[in-house]
Amino acid sequence: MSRKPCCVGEGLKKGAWTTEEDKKLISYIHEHGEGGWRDIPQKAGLKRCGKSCRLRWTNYLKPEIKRGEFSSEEEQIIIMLHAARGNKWSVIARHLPRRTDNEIKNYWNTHLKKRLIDQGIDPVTHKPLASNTNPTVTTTATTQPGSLHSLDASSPDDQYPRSTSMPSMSLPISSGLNTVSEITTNDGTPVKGDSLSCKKSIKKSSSTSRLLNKVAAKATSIKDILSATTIPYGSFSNGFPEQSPNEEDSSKALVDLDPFSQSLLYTEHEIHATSDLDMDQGYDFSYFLEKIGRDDHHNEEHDTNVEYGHDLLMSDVSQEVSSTSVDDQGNMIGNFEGWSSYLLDHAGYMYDTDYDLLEKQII
DNA sequence: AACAGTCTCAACCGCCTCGAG
DNA sequence: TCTCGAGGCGGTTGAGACTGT
Repeated sequence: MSRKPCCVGEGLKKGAWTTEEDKKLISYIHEHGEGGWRDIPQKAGLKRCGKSCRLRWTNYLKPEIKRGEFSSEEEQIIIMLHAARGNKWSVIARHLPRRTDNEIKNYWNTHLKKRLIDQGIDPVTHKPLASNTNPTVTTTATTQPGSLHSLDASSPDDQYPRSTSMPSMSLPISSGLNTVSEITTNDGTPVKGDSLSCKKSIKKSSSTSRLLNKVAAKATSIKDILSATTIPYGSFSNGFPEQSPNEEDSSKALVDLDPFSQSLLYTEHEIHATSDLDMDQGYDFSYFLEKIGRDDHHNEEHDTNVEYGHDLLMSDVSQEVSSTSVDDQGNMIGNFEGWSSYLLDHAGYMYDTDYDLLEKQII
C-alpha cells in the first residue's frame, strides 16, 4: 500500500548538490518560476528527482532565505511555539520570516534542545525535569537581570532556582534589555571564534523587540491602572500558580495575582523595572506572551502543555493580531495595533472591565 | 600528525494532505 | 466517492567539519 517513491529512476543523483547543479536550478526557476517540480529536473538538465530539486530550492537556494545565526527573538519564538505546538516546524517557520522549517528543526535539535536540558527543562514537555525540580523553592528568587532566563548553555542547571509554580519553562529575557554579555571562559578570558552558541549570547535590540516592547509598555500601563484595584483572591482560580494566600504575605500575593505582573519567579524588582519603561531601552515581550498564555489557560480548557505565551503566536490567535512579517530590511515586524488590541481584549476579559473605559485610560 | 569522538546541517525517506479528474 | 499525484511535513541519516587526546 506504500506509495512508490518519487525518486526512483536510473541515474538519478543523490547527495550533496554541486555548484553547477545549483546554478542550473536557480537559472531555471528564475526563468520559469517555481512549481511543476516533477518536470524541472529534465527541463533544467539535472539528474535529480523533482522532490530533491524542490527541497534544494526551498531550503537552500531561495534568495529570500535568511541564513546564519538565530537572534534571541527568534529563539524565543521557537521555544514558545515549540512548547505550544511541538515539532510543528512548518508552523514555527511561518512566524520566523525567511527561516526554513528545516533550519529551525536543525537549530532546535542541535542547540535549543540541549540548552533546555542543560537548564533542567524537558525539551518535550517544557516542564522542569523531574530530577531538577525543587518543590521547596517559592517566590522571590534572586534574579540577575539579563541573565536569569537567557539560554546560556554555560549556565549550570542549578543557577536559577525554579519555583514549582513558575511557568513550565523559563524564557530568555535579554533581547530587549540591550544586554551585551561577553562570554568568557572559566578563567575569565573572552571567547573568540565563530562558535554559534557564543555568538548568540551577544544580545542586541532589533526592530522586533522594539515593536513588541511598545506593546509591552502599553500593557504595563494597563497593569498600573488595574493594580489600583484590589483583586480578591479567588478571582483567578485557574491558570495561576497554585498557591495559598497563607503561604505568602498578602501584598506580595496580590502582585502575584496580577495578570500583568510577572510570574512568581519574575519578582518585584523586575516588575518595578517595567513601570518606567523606556521604549528604546526595551522590555522583554516574552513576559507578555507568557502572561497571555496563562490568560488563555484561564479562559479555556488547555492541556498541560499550554502554560505560557504560545497561543498568541499560534495561528488562530495570531490571525487576530496579525502574523509576524518582515520589513524591507529583513527584520521581523509585527502589527502593533493588533497586538495592543489583543492585550486590551484580554485585560478587559480577565477583569471584567469596561473595555472602552480601559482603552481610554490607556491610549 | 594521526586518530577517535562529537557536532552540524544538508539531504533523504516515507508518510500525509489536498486538490484535480 | 474514489484514485492519483504533487507538494508538504517531520524524522532520520550521514558526510564533512570540528575538537580533544
